[in-house]
Amino acid sequence: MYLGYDWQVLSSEQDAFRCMAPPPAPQTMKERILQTADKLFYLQGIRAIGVDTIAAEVGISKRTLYNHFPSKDALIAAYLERRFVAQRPSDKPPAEQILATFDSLERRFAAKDFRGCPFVNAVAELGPADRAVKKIAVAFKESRRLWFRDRLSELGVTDADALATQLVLLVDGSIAQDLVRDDPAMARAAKEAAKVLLRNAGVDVGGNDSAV
Amino acid sequence: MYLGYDWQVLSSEQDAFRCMAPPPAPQTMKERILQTADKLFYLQGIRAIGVDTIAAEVGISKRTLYNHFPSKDALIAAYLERRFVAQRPSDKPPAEQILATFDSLERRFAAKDFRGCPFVNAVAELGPADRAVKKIAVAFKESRRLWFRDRLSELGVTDADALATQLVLLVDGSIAQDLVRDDPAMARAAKEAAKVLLRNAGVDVGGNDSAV
DNA sequence: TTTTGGTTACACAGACCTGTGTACTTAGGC
DNA sequence: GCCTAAGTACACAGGTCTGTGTAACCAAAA
Repeated sequence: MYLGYDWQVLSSEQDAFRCMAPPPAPQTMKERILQTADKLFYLQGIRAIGVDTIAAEVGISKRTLYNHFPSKDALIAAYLERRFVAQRPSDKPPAEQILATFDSLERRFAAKDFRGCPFVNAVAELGPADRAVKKIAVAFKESRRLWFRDRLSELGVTDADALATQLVLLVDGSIAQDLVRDDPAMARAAKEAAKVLLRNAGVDVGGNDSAV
Repeated sequence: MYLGYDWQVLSSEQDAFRCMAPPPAPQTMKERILQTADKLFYLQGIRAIGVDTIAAEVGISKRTLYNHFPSKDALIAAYLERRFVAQRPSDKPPAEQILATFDSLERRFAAKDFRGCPFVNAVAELGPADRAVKKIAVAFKESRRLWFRDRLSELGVTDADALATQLVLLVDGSIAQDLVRDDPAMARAAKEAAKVLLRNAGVDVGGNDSAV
């Protein structure tokens, strides 16, 4: 669901390119700063990381950082905007796409550097006063919900809207649970629940193991 | 699910006692500090609030605060431990208890001072390094899951364990969604999804509106 | 009355934070 | 060679933070 901060991961979610040597320094300074800020903000918390730390990690002076971003707030906003990437279109059948979401989630949970949803974390950390952060977080959550809704509509589900909301609850619930428990099984549990909900809405999700 | 920081709310979830006048100062100094710390930590964030702010809000000197808590970390731990209150036993049938959880959640969402789950927020804010915080957060989440599991066992559900996990996903998912969207409808959506999951497990939850 | 325990007021150390100012260097384009 | 743009090094202002040290105060117990 969330693309990684690493450029390699960002360039392609497939593992095929993962080991390709990156061109020495093809990135702009702004992008280099954002990559480092992303890593530190996400893994350690926005409030926990100072601009000095980011500049030092990039290997630049603090002055240079402030030449590219007018303030830390601007850097935070850019960090979140960069995290907000659209989901790639897929040829697979919609039901498969929906369920694949949870598999992808499980893979992310298994990675040692998964630390929950950056948008939820930012809202939790920065408080309700920070309207800019809240706005982008809402937009992100809604975009994910609409993605589910569109897949469900393709499947001819009657109340795609309501079911889409229920599915994002499972997604965010498993993220929150994994954040505190470090247990990728939460993604599998979410997937099983999603299957029940889908089946209940008349969607064929294969292998009807659990009968009523 | 989470009892409020307010002593009145803490003393009883029912509204009956809400307007009872509190005894002028029956509380110990420690409790007064914890009440204020709870309010500020929860509403504005642990990192956002300094000990000076807490002391000033209580109306005591910072020295007094440090005479009761050796460090801010100790205060944070006490804050979370105080939030970790057991669920009251109930006479109502288990299925009703389970669904009532989501109604209670919806009421909390509607309150303007709801700011998500304090345990999840603390983990998100303080990072994975803070083992003490993580430990109590895990314990809390598991206690809630076990509560669901026990109710499901009473209902004779076969795989109570797995279903309990799915239900806490809905709870935490709705909390996370409400945190960013401020939309109590998330609790209703979670309740509807819970009904489907329960029904699928053979539990009678009344009004079988949505057919397979 | 004296003692004792909790409290207050206040200063302060030492660290960290964001953001700015300034003078120097370095590399590329003209 | 010269000019410009970008980056560097570094100091610093002004603020916040946690935590401590100290002397005075006050009320209740002995």
